[in-house]
Amino acid sequence: MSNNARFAEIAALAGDPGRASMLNGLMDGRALTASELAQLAGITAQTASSHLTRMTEAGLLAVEKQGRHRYHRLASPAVAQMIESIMRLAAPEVTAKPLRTGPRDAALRAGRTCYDHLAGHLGVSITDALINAGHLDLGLDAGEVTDSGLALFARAGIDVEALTAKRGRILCRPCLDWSERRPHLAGAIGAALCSHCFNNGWIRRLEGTRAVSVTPNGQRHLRETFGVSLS
Amino acid sequence: MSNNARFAEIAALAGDPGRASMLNGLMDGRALTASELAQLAGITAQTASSHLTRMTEAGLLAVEKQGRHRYHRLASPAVAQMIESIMRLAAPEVTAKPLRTGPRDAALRAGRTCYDHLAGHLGVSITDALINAGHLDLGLDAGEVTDSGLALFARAGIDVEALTAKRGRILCRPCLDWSERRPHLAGAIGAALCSHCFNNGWIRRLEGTRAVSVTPNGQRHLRETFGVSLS
DNA sequence: ATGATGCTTCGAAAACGATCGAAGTATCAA
DNA sequence: TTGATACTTCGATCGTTTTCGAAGCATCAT
Repeated sequence: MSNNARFAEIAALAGDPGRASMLNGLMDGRALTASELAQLAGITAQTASSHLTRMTEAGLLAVEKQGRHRYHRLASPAVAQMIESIMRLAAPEVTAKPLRTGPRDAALRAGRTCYDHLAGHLGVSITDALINAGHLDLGLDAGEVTDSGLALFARAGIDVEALTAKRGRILCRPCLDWSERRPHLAGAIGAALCSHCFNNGWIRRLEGTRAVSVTPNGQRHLRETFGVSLS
Repeated sequence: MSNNARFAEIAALAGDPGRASMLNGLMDGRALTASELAQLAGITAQTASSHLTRMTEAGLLAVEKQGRHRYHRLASPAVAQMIESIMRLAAPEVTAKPLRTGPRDAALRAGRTCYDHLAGHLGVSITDALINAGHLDLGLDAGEVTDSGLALFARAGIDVEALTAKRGRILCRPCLDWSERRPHLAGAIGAALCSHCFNNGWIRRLEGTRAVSVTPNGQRHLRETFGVSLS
């Protein structure tokens, strides 16, 4: 198959409303069952099944069989990046007119997960704070945690050494936000930081969306530990 | 229109073979006429016209009328980024089997333009050399040219101050390569460097493609001026 | 076993989009 | 003005894709 045909095939897969909904639903990095995805997209199970098969065959999704359930997730961070890049174009221009956005949309802008790390105002704020305090020093492809950052993460209970050990995944990388139009921290460290926030009850997922809210406890810890000030 | 519908609309536009060809053809940042794009995609002028209208209305392309010609170009770097991210998924896995690639493909891997800057082995090599020599120090969102880099560019005849002056475009940003799987230098500096190479005859575009080759003269200058060693 | 659940395959109906011939508009060159 | 070029609009055709009902498989609970 020609390279261009494959390009079109991939893009076309993302270009169906039903499939687009499913891909968006998987953007938080979780693995969902076919039924959940069907309901999320508002289509029947049969339809969803055929869509999921096609996307899996094309290498966009990966499946894991568990009993009578089939868990689907994005095949790789590269897929998530493609979805983000399309989202960025699809997002209403912030600069244009401050058009009316629903409450759910507002929650998404405030904070959400992006594949496996934090995005939105929350993600950008944390990233900014880390850089300003000199805890992160990011190069072009792979970033570095400074000595002070190393100590900080260790104090918080995040083992950066262990993350560095498992190669094959870039430690730090920037990921451009569709709402903030600025980059936030992704990569293995971004993922670790995100799950750390979840595990400690600093953030909580809003029912049925990928929006997250910061708990009062989380606000305090983020401020005290990482110097994050959420406007 | 719901946000998700717009997502699907954008992706679907890129998901037609004809339109995909045109978008790829515009990836070098040039503006092409409708006829050129029609020929490139192997479709008639009427068909191309309707495609171009749709993509323009969706905000993917921008047109400029000049006499009886209509020049079409990508509407923004964000569009180019989306195309790149799809390409990355569509590219044959380098890791898998070193499958037979045609000579044209080899030329593209060696060096090409990506929207308005250099990519491929060439682009990555230059970027690496600049970073290793301490001429570039890239932060998360906007990079910085170090003092030594400033001097270097000035010596070469590239006015970084002037580039910094025109705001609205990020000076440095990484752009991930589909062939090298590593980032190369994009942004205003990347664009300036690219046109500088063209203007001085260091690189030349291969007829009808966006592949570029380095001239013997260019090899020498790139090595002497920027410390680039092309394997 | 028996029935329920999760998911896939099959088949047919319906909707959609791509395509191009033909005709129309705008610009250029005499 | 006349003719040529660049491009768009219209209209009809044709192929693809989506969709879901119905039936089939696999797994689980009892």
